[in-house]
Amino acid sequence: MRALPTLRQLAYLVALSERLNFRMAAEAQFVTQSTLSAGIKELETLLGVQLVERDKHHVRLTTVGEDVAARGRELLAAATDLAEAARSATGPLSGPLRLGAIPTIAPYLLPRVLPALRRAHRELRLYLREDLTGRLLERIRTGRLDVALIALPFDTGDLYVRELFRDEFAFVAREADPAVRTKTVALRRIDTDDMLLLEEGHCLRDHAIAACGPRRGRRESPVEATSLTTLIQMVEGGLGVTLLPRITLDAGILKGSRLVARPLASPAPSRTLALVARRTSPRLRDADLLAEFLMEEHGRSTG
Amino acid sequence: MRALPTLRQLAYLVALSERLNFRMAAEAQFVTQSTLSAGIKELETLLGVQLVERDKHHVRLTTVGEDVAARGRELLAAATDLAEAARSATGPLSGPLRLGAIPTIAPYLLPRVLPALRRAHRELRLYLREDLTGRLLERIRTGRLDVALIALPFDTGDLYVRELFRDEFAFVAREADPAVRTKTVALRRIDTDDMLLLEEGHCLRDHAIAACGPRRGRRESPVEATSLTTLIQMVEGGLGVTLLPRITLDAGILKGSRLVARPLASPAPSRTLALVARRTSPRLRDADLLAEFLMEEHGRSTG
DNA sequence: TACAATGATCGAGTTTCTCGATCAACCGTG
DNA sequence: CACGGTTGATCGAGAAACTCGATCATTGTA
Repeated sequence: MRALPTLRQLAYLVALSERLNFRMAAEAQFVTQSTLSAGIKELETLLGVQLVERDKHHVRLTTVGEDVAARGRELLAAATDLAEAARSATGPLSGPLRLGAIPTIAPYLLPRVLPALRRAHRELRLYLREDLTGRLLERIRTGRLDVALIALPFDTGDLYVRELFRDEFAFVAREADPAVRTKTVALRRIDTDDMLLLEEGHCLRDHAIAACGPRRGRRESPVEATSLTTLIQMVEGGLGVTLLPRITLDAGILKGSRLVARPLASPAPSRTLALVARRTSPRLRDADLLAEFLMEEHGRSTG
Repeated sequence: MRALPTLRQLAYLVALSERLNFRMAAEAQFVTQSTLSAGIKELETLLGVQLVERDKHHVRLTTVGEDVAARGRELLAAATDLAEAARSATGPLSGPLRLGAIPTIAPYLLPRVLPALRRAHRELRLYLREDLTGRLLERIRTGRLDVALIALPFDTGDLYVRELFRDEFAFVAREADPAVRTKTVALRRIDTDDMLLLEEGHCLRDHAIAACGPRRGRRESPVEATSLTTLIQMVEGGLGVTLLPRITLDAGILKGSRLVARPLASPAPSRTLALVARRTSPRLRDADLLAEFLMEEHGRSTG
């Protein structure tokens, strides 16, 4: 492949094409006339074509020169855009940020937070991905995701972890359920065989199991839900009771249902929301900023 | 305006984005790893953004890096195209060539010549303009035309002139005209008041007048033709006789009419076809090549 | 005829680019 | 756990490119 012209050389030619005067063009490019003259000649040598026709009185571009100048203009514009785009993506919480979140957080926390985030950071372009923790972390590690919003405890390996806040579990059952007559519910009084869970893979399932201890009766839960909304349908249908994170309740997950939630007896089991990222990620600072933003928004809604 | 990245720097980044390995990318760019490493760092500093994520084992591009690499790819492609286009326009008789020709030549000489020219020079992109000599020369001088095909004598000032060949005039009249009974026609025996001419501005008109000498009778010709085809209509209509250049007859301009042409007595008056261009034009050589081509084609058709 | 303006050219200084060598960190191997 | 091999970063030196100021020839203007 032959050598390419320099953007600077092209800029010289473009300037010259706009003034048709070496000195003025040079001034516009903040160089001396000799420099611009040499640059143009260099470009002509490189391309093997005469670009400028010197007439002793007039300077004219050849047809090829006009063509090269026009293309050069586009090239310079594109280069400017490139630099612009790169630099505009440099500020904190700006540019494209690929954020992952697990299904038991994303629909309940993000809608409350994102609008304000967007307002505060107009430059931010957020790409969202909802997936199970394991897959999110895998994407973080392989660089296909910048930050992930997950729930601890979870083995995050050597990833950078920024904890946000504790998210306590509450007991959820039908209004008629005798267990909800009291103001708070003691977990050990709940029949774990009655406890409905999300299907395998959801960390919330593991957290709930950890909170309740191992099932005492049959090992396998008869039915498992694929999402929290179906889980609620199942509880409402009388298939059992469940535990739900506080943030989902705050988001009004029970609205429209005839279920009630009761706090669990202290110390209430909980999960801890956290942001994770690669330690080497250039978005580490963004992760921290996002963390503070989420905590602030959460604090505002819960007092 | 801030500084722009170098095409070379972008090439480094693109190469790196394709191999994700500094050494291999450097090899592909025919530089050492240290050079490429420095180039990338330079680019990052310039843009103020981290483009590459170094992980001690893996090299990954950040999202901004991917974006910059993608844009860089396009930029490099455009630059390559630019160089390619310019260089392809460099060969003899190739690239865009703006050719002008006068109305008494263009329709009669060019159709016979251009097909072969195109065949011989595939790279040539010919833009044609048909106009009166004066306007063509003006366009030549102002750089809006590269070469013009005109007829001498004409005042060409300091333009470069390349003469092609003599184009003799012939006497044209109706079959019944007594003047065409002889094999050749002596001009001095023609009544110049009978002579029909093109309207003002056509050089052919001036050449004909020069051949015949000044009108003896009334100064103004009663009717004047706007083109050679209308001129022939007028002759056929019995309004008079005329002189036509040999090349128009060779092109079959009388075909379909009932007019006959007779050579003029030696020394036959003539015009001289010529190519003109600015002396400073980068297409001077093309003008010469075109001239040779036209002469060769003309010689072939006339023996 | 003197003067101002044009672009080309030259030599010198500076900046930039590039290279080779080296370093520290890390891998897989045995 | 030591090993050679590989990774990218870094350094100093040499080469190349860039830029400048001064000057020149040419040309149009006053």
